[in-house]
Amino acid sequence: MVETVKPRRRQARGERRIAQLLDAAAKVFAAEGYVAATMNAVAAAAEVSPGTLYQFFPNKESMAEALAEQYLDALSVAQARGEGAEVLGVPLDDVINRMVDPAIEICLANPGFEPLFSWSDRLRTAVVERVDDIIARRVPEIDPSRRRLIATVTVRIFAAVLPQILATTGREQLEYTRELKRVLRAYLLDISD
Amino acid sequence: MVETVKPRRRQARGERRIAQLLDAAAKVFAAEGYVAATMNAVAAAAEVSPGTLYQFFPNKESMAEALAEQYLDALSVAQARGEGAEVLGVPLDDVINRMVDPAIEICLANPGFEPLFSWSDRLRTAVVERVDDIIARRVPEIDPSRRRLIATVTVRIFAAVLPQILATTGREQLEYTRELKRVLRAYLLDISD
DNA sequence: GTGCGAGGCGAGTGAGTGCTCGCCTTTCAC
DNA sequence: GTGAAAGGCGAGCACTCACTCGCCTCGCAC
Repeated sequence: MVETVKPRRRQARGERRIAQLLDAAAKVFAAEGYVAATMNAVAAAAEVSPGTLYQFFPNKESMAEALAEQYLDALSVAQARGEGAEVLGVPLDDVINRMVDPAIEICLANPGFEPLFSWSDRLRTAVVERVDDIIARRVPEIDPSRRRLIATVTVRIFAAVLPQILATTGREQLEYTRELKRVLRAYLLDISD
Repeated sequence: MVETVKPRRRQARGERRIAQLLDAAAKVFAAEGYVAATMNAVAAAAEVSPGTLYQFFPNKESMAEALAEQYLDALSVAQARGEGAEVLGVPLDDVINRMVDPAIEICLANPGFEPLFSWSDRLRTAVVERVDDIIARRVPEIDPSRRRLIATVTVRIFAAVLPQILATTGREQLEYTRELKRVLRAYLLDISD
């Protein structure tokens, strides 16, 4: 039997609380990491009692998922500014820039992203699917299962260098970013050219 | 004032217990991950009481460090079988094979390695230094700080693909391994040639 | 204005953690 | 043989965390 989720009517105040809680969660996740972050700390950061928090999120995981959803939307928006553009005729460097730069911008603007990205399979898989899609458009003749493999490795590489980029600033941050792009370019050149 | 560590006399039985405990720890870390692994579980896996465990390791972290030390030794031994060999005149592929293959072998033989590798900065740093050293021998003219950057990224890439290699078997495992080598080759070719 | 459900509170619960302590057993140098 | 130190035990301490529950307040449809 299917569990019928009764859609609880929500007041404007409630919607605001949710946003406020997600905001606080992002801050705490960023500061402590997902595992170490405590729900009480999130509630405190939102200046709200634990009970209030649990009125909107049944458990810790559901908070993480809601945040992940939010970030995924942000990614869509950011990459829509150029991803729709042609992927076939342009140099690989441009495609990489159009993928990596907005992603890093989002990660810098939302410090909660990275801890969630390492934790949530769901979030990583969603990103893998995006990359897979772009590869499919650029190199249509490639075998789908091999394409998936490449997309997975590509995202893993991104996730691997990301902490270094976020942990540094200024020149060093730029260096790591350039290095990330160099890796991706070198790796993907083997395939698309 | 320097803390003088008094070297407690250890019986043969004690040495055996230590090995047995590290073995159990590796199993539990592998099954649960470092953070989720509990000391009581390690003690139980070693068929020993928690009190006994704490006779040999003052805390959880010290267990992890002892294990890391052990793995580092294993890495040294495995890579000594060919690392001493020339790094200059040979193709990059050979160098990569001689680095990656023993490392993966060890990871497969010691399932406790990976969780520790993601957790322990100490272990990762030690590996970075090895890679740095090899790059220095192969490309002596490179700037040391840039070399360190490259070594760090290289190790991060390895750490990123490793879970995929360990999580799969057979054909898929081979594919991921090949892909890892392809990434490294493509990335490092830019530098050494 | 009244009633009802959404919003809010925060001390408290219970499960689970790393780790301890008092006490017993084994080992071994002398 | 004997005594001191090493090895061993396991109930349980102190603490943390996700989550709850009873009670109160606020917003709004009627």
